[in-house]
Amino acid sequence: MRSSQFFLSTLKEAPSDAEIVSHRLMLRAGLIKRLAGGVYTWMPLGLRVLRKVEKIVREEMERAGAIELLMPAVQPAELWQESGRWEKYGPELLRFKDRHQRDFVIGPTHEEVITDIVRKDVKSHRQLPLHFYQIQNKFRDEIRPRFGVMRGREFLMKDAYSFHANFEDLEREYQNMYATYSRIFTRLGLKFRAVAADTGSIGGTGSHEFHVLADSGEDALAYCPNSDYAANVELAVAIPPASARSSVQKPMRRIDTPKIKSCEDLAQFLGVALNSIIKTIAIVRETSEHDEPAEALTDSGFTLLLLRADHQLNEIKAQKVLGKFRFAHESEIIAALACPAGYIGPVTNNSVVVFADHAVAAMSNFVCGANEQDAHLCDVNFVRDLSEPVLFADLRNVVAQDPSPDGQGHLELCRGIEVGHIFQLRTQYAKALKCTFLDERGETQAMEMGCYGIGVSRIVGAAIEQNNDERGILFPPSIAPFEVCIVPMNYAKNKEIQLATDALYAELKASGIDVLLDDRNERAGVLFADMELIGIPHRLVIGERGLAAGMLEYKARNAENAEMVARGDILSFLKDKLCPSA
RNA sequence: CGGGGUGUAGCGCAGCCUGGUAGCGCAUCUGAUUUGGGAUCAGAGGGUCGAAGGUUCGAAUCCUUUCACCCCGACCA
Repeated sequence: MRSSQFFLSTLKEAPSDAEIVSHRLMLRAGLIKRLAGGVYTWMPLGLRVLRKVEKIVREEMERAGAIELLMPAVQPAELWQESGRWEKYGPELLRFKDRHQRDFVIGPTHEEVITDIVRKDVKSHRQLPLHFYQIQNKFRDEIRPRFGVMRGREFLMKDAYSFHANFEDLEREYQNMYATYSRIFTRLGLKFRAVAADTGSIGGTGSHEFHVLADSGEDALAYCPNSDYAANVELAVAIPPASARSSVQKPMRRIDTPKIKSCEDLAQFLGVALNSIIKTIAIVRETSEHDEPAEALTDSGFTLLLLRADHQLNEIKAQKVLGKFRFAHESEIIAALACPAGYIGPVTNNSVVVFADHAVAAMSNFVCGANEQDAHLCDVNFVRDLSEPVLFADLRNVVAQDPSPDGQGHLELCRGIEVGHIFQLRTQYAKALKCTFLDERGETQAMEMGCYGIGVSRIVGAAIEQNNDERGILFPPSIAPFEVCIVPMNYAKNKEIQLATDALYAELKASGIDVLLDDRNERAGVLFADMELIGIPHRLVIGERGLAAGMLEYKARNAENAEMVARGDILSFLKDKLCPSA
C-alpha cells in the first residue's frame, strides 16, 4: 500500500474528552472516528488492525474445532420472552418495533438464537457435541460508554456456543477453550492472565475471565505469585484471620468526636490504627415483597454490616450471603437508630440485625460509632458490650498481602481489561427453550451448554493500552496495520530515490510482506512522526547518503537506534525480523 | 438514574465574571523559499458561539428551558 493512495488522517492533538491513552492514540492515529456515544467508525487503518485480530481469533477457533456461522443482529422478541430475558435483561437491551408494531431487539448476545437453531436441527446424542461461533457486531446500551472502543455500545465480538450430551463433555470443551484462548492472546502478543470469575447462580467449575494486564483496566484482579490461584477481586476469597480476640478487655468509653464522620478522620483524631476501627454500613435487604424504599419499615430488612475500617465491602459477596440489598437512605438510618450516618454502630438497645465480615470476628477493644451524633465508642468488645453478630461471613474485597486461599503464600493485586470470558452455562437455556435430545437409552435430556466470548474490538484498545510510548502506538507485530514501512527521503523530487524506493517496495510486496510505502510529499519529520504514531513495527529509510553506499537504514519501532543494512541483504534481514523462528 | 463539569472553525483553546456584534495555535487552500525529525514568509477560505425562548437599543457574554458530550458511582466482551 502507498500512503498517497491510502487514507491516513493523523492528529497532533487528540480531542480533549478522550481520557485514557489508548483512546487518545486511536483517535490521533486515525484508527477510529466517533459517530455517537459509544459508537465508532473503524477507519481504513484501524480496520486493518481489527481484521488481523479477527483472523487470529478465527484461525484458533477453527483449529479448536468450532464451526463458524453468522446470526442476525435483529432478533424477534418472542425468543427473548421464551428464555425470560425479555424481562431480566433490562435497559441494556435495545428494543424496537417494526412497522407492524412487532417487538424486536438488536442482539447483545446470541444464546437464544443459537439454541433455537440447535433445538430445531439436533435431536440425537449422535449429533453432539456441537460448537458454533460467529464474529459479529453486538449492541448493548451501556449505562456509561467510555474509553472509546474499550466500552462501546456497538462492538465486535466473537461469541461461541457449545452443546453437549453430558457435563463431562462440557468440561472437556471448556478446557479446550481455555487452552484456545490462551493461544489466541499469546499470538496477539498481549500480556494477559486468566482468572476465576463469578459463576452467578449457575455454579459448577466454570467461569474464567481473560484479562489484558493494564493499570487503566476496569477490573481488579488478585493472584498468588507462588501458585496459579488468580481471581477477579469480585470473588477472590478472603480467608478468616487465624488470630484470636485479646483476653484483656479494657473498659468501654464514649468519646466526643465532633464533625468526624469518616473512619480515616476518626483514626487520625484518636491516634489509632484504621484496623482497630469497625465500619458500620446500613443496608436494607430487599425481599420481593418490598422493593419500594422508605415506607415498609415494619419488617424493614434494615441490617447493619460490620467491616474492619481498612477493608472494603464487596457487594457481590454480600449479595450472595444476604440476598438483594441496597444502601439505606439517611431517613431510614435515623428512623432505625435515631442517629445520622457517620456515627452509627452495632451497639444498640433495639434488635437490629447485624452481619459482620470474618475479619471483625478477631477484633477486640475496637472503636465504632456510638449511635449518637458527634460521638464514638472506644474499647468495645463483643459479648460484654454487644451480642455477637448473627453471622460472620466473607463480605470484603481482598487486599494485597491477604493470605492466598490455596495456602501458597500471599495475594498480590493488579488491574486488567476483560477481553475474554468462558462460561459453563449448563442447562438453563436448554431448559427454558426446550433444547433437548434423546440419549443412548432413548430418554429426553436437556443439553449442557457452554459459551465463550472474546471482545475483538476491545482487544485493539487493550493492545494499545499495553503497548505505547510518548511517540505513539507500538503495535504487537501480529496485529499492526502494516508490518513494515518504507520512508523515502525526498521521494517526490529525487529520481534515483524514487527508482530505488519503487524497486524495494515491489520486492517486499512480491515476497508477501505487508508493507506501507509512505510516498507523501511531506518533510521527513512528518513521515517519521506519523509512522511512529500509527505504530508500524519495522521501518526502512532510503536516503541519498545510504543509497550511494548501497545501504538502507532499518529501525524497529521499539528500538533505541537505527542500523544500516546492505541493500542486497534486506529481504533475508527483514524476514528474520518478521518471523524470527524461521 | 444520581453527583460534578464542558459545549465558541476539522482539532486544541481564549473571550463570558464587568453585554457593544468573535479571536489565537494546529490543520486546510494559493504562491515563494525550504527538504534526514511535526519548516518559513506572504496571502486566503472556514464559525446561525450546541438548540430554543426570555431580558435588553444591543447577547458568545445575563436569565429560563432543552439537547449533546465528558468525569465519579451500579453492568459486561
